[in-house]
Amino acid sequence: MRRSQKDTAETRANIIEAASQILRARGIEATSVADVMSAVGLTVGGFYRHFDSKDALVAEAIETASLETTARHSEKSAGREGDLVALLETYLSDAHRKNPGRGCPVATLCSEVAHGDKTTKKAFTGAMRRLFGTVDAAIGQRSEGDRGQALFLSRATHDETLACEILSAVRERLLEKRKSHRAIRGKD
Amino acid sequence: MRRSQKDTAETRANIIEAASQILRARGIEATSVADVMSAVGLTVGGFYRHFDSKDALVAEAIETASLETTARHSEKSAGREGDLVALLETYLSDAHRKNPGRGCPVATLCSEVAHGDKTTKKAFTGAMRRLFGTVDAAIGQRSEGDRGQALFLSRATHDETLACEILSAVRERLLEKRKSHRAIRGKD
DNA sequence: TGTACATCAGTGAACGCGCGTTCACTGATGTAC
DNA sequence: TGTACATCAGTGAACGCGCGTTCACTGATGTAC
Repeated sequence: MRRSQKDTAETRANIIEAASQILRARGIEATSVADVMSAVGLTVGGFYRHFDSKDALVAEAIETASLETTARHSEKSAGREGDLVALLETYLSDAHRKNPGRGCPVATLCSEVAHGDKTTKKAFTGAMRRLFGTVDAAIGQRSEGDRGQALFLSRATHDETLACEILSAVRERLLEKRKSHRAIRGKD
Repeated sequence: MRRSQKDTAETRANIIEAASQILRARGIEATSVADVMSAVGLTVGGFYRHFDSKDALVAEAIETASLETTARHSEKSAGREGDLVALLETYLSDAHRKNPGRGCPVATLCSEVAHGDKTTKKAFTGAMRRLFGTVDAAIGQRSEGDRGQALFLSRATHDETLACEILSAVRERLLEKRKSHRAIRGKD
């Protein structure tokens, strides 16, 4: 039966929240619409009153997950710029590794998103940008998400310019880095 | 009808080769056994004469892809140690980004493997180790695959010790790095 | 404020589809004599 | 070396299953008067 506008909005939010956790924990393809709906205590049929398709939900869930984790990180560093210790203790922790469902969506979905549709890629690109921002702030310099991710992140975005930038920036950085490394060691 | 031993071995190799390309291009879940078999010019039914399951094929395909790309990189750098330029021009190139089917399996499958079975994770862990080796050789120092990949790679291995090592090594490295960065800039 | 009716959130069964795997069958290959 | 037979690589149809999506239906909610 019909629900009040408040209830409807609440249900929608619940679906997104549940999806954002299940997707991060199990991956996109391994998560069914029915899984998400039953996690909220509803049946599949009602899903399409809230979303056009599974892809639409995935995009919103990624966005929500990204906003949540970004907020958590800036909260932990409590506004102090360059709080690298706080970031490392949360982001690169075993707790984060073992709890993908509440963690960074970029880390969990990076390679799967490369085969997703455009809406998904767009949401993921937003999440990537936020992650870069967090890392940059903690390190105190531009880092491109600290490099290694370059190739698979460049594949996961729909934005061709960004993809090229990521790769070329990282190439330059690594060369620079070796140069300074050799200078210190007196090699070459 | 029955084939000669030579033909049988050849077919098996063809299946692995085809799978290694299609898997890298489309991802594991998006690649069906039928896709792979028809790429080799055979029908699905015959598949199980060569492999116990799709998972078994995936594991072998990852191994093959990894060995191929590692060989290509050490060939390009022609034995010169620390040939970072050669690695960057191939690994972090737009060509590599746009041709996942012939590229590094670690980059394409990193997040999907985290939800795969143990055989798959083992094969992937081997591929990771080879990638680390390649990067280390080019940079001339231990790099843990140059860091950023830390979190999702730690999730993609079945090896708990390795997972922990990756994370803690990267944490230490980043702290060290900031220290030297600050020393140079005269901050702190 | 009260009433009559259109709207629509949620149900639960059904749809078509593609998947991994199995199976009876065919006939060339390998082997035992 | 020749023959008779067991083996098994590959075929193509079938299996059960879970998926995303649709649909007729129900009844509380929102709205027009």
